[in-house]
Amino acid sequence: MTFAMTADTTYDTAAIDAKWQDAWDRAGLFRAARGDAPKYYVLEMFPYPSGRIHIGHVRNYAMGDVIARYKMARGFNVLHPMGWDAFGMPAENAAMASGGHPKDWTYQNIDVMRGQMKPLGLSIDWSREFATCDPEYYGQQQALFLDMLEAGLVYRKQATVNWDPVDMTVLANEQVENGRGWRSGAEVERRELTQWFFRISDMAEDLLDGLGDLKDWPEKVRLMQENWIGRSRGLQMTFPLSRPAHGHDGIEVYTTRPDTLRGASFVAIAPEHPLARALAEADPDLAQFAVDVRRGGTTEEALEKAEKRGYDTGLTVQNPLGGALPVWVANFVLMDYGTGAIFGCPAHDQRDLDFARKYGLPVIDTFVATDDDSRVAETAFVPPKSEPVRWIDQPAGLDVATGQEAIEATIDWAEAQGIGTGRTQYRLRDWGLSRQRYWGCPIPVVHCPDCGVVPERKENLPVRLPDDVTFDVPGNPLDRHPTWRDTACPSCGAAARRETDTMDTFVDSSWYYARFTAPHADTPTVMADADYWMNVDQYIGGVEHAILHLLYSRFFARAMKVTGHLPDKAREPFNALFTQGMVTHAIYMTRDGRGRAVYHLPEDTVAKPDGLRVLRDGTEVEVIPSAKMSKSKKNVVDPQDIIAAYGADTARWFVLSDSPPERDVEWTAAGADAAHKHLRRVHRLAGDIARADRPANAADADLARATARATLEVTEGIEGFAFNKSVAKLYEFAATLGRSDAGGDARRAAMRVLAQLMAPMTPHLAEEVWQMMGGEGFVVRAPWPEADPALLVEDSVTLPIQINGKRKSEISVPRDMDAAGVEALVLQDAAVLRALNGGAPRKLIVVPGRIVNVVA
RNA sequence: GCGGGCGUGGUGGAACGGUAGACACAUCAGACUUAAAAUCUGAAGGGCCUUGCCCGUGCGGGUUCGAGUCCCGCCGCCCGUACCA
Repeated sequence: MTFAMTADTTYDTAAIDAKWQDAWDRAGLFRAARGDAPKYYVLEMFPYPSGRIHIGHVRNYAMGDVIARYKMARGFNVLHPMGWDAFGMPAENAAMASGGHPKDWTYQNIDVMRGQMKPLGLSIDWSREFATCDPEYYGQQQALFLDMLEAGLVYRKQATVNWDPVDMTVLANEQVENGRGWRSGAEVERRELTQWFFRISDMAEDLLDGLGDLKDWPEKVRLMQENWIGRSRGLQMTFPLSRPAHGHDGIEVYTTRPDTLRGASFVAIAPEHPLARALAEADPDLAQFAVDVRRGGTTEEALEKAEKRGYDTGLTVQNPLGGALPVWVANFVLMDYGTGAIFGCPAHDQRDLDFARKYGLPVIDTFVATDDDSRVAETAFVPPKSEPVRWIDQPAGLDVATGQEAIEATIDWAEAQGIGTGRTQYRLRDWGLSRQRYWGCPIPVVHCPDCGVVPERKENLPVRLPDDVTFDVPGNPLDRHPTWRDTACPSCGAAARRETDTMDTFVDSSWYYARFTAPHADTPTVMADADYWMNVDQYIGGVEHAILHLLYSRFFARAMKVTGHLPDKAREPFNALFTQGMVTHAIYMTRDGRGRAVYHLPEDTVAKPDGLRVLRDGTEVEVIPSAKMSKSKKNVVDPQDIIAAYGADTARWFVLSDSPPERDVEWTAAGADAAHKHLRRVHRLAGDIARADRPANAADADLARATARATLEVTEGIEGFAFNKSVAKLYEFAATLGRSDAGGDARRAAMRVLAQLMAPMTPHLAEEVWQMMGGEGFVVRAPWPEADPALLVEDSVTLPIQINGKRKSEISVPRDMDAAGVEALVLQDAAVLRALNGGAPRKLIVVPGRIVNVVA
């Protein structure tokens, strides 16, 4: 295949970008199909169609594109798809704010964002694109839901939501600000609703064990998931009530610290505990207490930070070790965790200690430090469980033992005594998927007065969202849409009502990676395609998804195996995970007369030579560097502007340079300008090399060595996800090539390799240069260059000489000189002689090929 | 509150426990130019008694021949915290 040469010698990015994007498109280079070659599946977390892409998206997709194009050059059959995580609240918020329809808003945003992404020249197979709000997608999700319902992976139970008593609506956590509804300003209450749940907690152990296989996931993400799942070993035991009350003979408690039973000074139950509810019926003060502590949001953070409050029920229970304990209702005990009841041991839990001090309960030490037997006063004594401590009157008869040993011994002791049972408990709760909202996947069930909850028939899927809805009234429009809501029972045909809750948008994103393997199939997946393409070989996205999205996806992969939609090998769907940092940008701010912040667009400010930044009228501007991009702070960088000014390759090159991919990178106009200068330099250099010829000479060998070195280091950078280092090497290599006196053939050969090494990052320029150098076909299809090992070996090495650990000198020695030879040379070094002052070194450390340290 | 991460020149960053500051931005100097821009070349962590020496990787300790890197204790910022996506 041949392409028209771009006539001009100037670096015309618009022409070059369009030319090659068109050529790739016509050649169908990125359309993925099953084949004989080994496959490689690259996936970036798909975007929410918020309106416009920002430079952070560019960074995310540029990274994925580097991997995709590199793997293509390595001969893999690459799948690199793109879609839209299109359901969610912002669309409804926009509808409420401006009266449009969430569907129109969403699809318009998708069109705009696709239009912004295509000019980046990403190697995406656009024929596989879908949005999760497409009925073709969410209909298959409903089919999946029905299969999971049948497999017993879905059920209904009561759960707590944020309730706005003025707007009469359920609020998302982000709609609760300081315990108040964002619109009404009313104090938020917690309310119980019957909701749908996935049985993810049944798979807690498997999800935990599976983490061990995820070798190519960041350690920190595995650790966060491990802590989130939270396996603990503890004791379940019953404290008998001194007098039975409301049909309760005792209170069942789960504790991870049974070893501290001797130190128990109270038992606390959740306000939602059945006994608390029963007591509240006859005790208005307790009922009021329960209402009071239910104020405020439902987030774990809000619950934890809330003031610890209790209500004395007047009941007592018997401690099996002797003595009676008062029973309190406490706001910090959660009904969802364990049994909804705890015993408090103030000496060894700060929260219990605060509670005990507040309500005058005893503090009983059960162990002290081995070297310090002072008793607990203001601060609970909570040493690590691995640290030995001295026990006081320990039930299992221990003296000095670690917490861990004491827990295990006490569980054994309690089981032998018949006091309780050892139990493994998980922090992970079942996944509540019900949302009282319109813009989500309808839950495909019908509520029939006679048959109860009835699944919709698969042939009736998708259960489509009705289009004729309005958002001028608070609450879920599906709930007040009679012709949609009212339907016939799929089982008996009687008048019935549809489920009006829709699914959590995390459901949509929990299986999209599988759908990409057969995006237009009339079943959720096609086994042959899933079997060929799964797993995702490299998944890339933000660390903010480290827990929920990634855990839910792992659960879904297992559930889809159970329901026959994925092969067993896909139970861990993402072989490798990379979490990239954000793109930040400085905020320019002044203050108005009342001291409030006023934000300014970067282009409205000017940098003065002295470094100060001012407005056009001279007002000094406060610069806040490295801030997360936000429309309201006016520091968002729009890739479209960058592409228009500099071309796609500059935008891609810049976001890959400077910062390591896992860290945040700060966008600076100067940085973008420098990136563009470099690419222009490479383009000009290619032109020079193509035009000028020089005879072969002695410099050819040096250039060949530099080429081999660059090939090695750029490749290592890409393989190790250190694109910034690859970029640095490419800067260096381009400078070396520019300065080289080598002959024409040698320079052309080096330039061809440079084009290949640049290709994953700046593909348009790379194709152009490749063509100028007379390369065959597309550079993206050219096999990745290999560094000749013979050219990587240096004859001599420079060894730094340290004296007492500080670098003072250096020597150059043959590469293979032995330690004795090096020592002899070192002892003649001027700096060493001066330091030793005629004496002998106390010690001489030679690390071959690396360093010498003289201890004087 | 809890869990996780990060912290290196004026700036972004580099550095298998082994020469701290590669590469780049900004800065300064020089070349080219009538001039400017563009381009090219070079300098540069801070300090001093400048053949050389001292201090330097958020703060305070420790391990080591040697610590940005490992350990302990702090400080600051970022992410998550189950209905934001």
